[in-house]
Amino acid sequence: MQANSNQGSRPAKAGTAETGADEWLQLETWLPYRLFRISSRVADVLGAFYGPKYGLSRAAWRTMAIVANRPGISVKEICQAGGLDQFAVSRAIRQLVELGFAQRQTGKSDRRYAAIELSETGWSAYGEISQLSRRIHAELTGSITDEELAVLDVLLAKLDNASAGVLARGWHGVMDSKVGGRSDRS
Amino acid sequence: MQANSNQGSRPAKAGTAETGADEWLQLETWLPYRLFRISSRVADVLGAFYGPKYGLSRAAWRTMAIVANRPGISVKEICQAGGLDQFAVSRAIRQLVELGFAQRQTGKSDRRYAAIELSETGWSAYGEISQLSRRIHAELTGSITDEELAVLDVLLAKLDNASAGVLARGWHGVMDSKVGGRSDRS
DNA sequence: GGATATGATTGCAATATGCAAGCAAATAGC
DNA sequence: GCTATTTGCTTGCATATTGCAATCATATCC
Repeated sequence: MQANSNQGSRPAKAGTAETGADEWLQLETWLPYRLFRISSRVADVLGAFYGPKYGLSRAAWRTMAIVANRPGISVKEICQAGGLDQFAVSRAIRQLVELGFAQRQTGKSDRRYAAIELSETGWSAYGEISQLSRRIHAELTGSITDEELAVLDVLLAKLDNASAGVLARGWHGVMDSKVGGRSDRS
Repeated sequence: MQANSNQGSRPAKAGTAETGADEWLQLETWLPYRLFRISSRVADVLGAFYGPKYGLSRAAWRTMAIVANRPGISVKEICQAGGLDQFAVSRAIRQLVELGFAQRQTGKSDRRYAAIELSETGWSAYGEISQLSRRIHAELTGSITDEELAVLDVLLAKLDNASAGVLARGWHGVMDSKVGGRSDRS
């Protein structure tokens, strides 16, 4: 199929002893990469739907989904919920408003807050995208039993928790910390 | 904490019957979103390491990891392996070459192919990033038993497979298809 | 040899993103 | 009351990223 001139195989292990790494990362078995692949494919398929059909950017869709789940939410809360930065959210909201999918109203007790909520049209669009989302979810879980799904749920909750910890501590914190309760076998 | 004027709750279910969706997407329980959150946090932490330290973009790091796993690989194969498009990979390689982390050589039997491999420096950098990656992996799996990890491995393989199918069929295919072997409970 | 196909790169326009600066409302200090 | 200061949000602008057409080089087919 191609001209694989494999002459550049990885150097002998002893050569890079200064790093302390005694094995190289294997992408295919690295958990975050596997999670990424799955979610990224789904995001692509979903984006190919809502993009052309509704003119939504990815950030706008994410924002829409968050707002739908918590109507009246403020920009700052959207940031926290969606892992988006303040500017992206602000622009996403503007896009949603321009498209007629959402409206902002200033908060009642504190008028600095912009309370976002979906319009009639917004709910309708969200409903359609939801439908596709749910279909995709069904496709993904189609070959998995209920018991397995329950296990997966627990495991993902643990991973989510651990990932939040890693994020909070940053790479420096991860590097500094003693190796935890188990040895790594990635 | 803020002025949550919750007056805009979701409209009555019967109002949007035309879509056929009888429930809205719940982000927090939607599998792809949960996978995304975990992998995105990890990518952020890792990017905060290799970005400032080595001047690598995200695409360049991805490419580097793929090349490290399969030295002498061609651009097109990198695309398939990493879910990147041809242009991104081409530019990522240029960046790697400019930084001295990789070199391209034309393929032996077919000189159209560009056989990419890491340089000495590239391997060294990859080793350091690998080390952090493995630490993160260890942190994530720290609260999970070996048995659970084995189950997770199987489940992710199934999900990966299913996601590839969804991607191949596209949103239209997913919408068209009969609802599969199980009802959705997202 | 000429036509066609394939792998890879580049230029350019469109988009997205990061960040400084700004505005508006609320709060604190005097 | 009246100025800081803080907080929430938005905007403008400079800088990346990205998508796509066009291009180049090589290989293959007729």
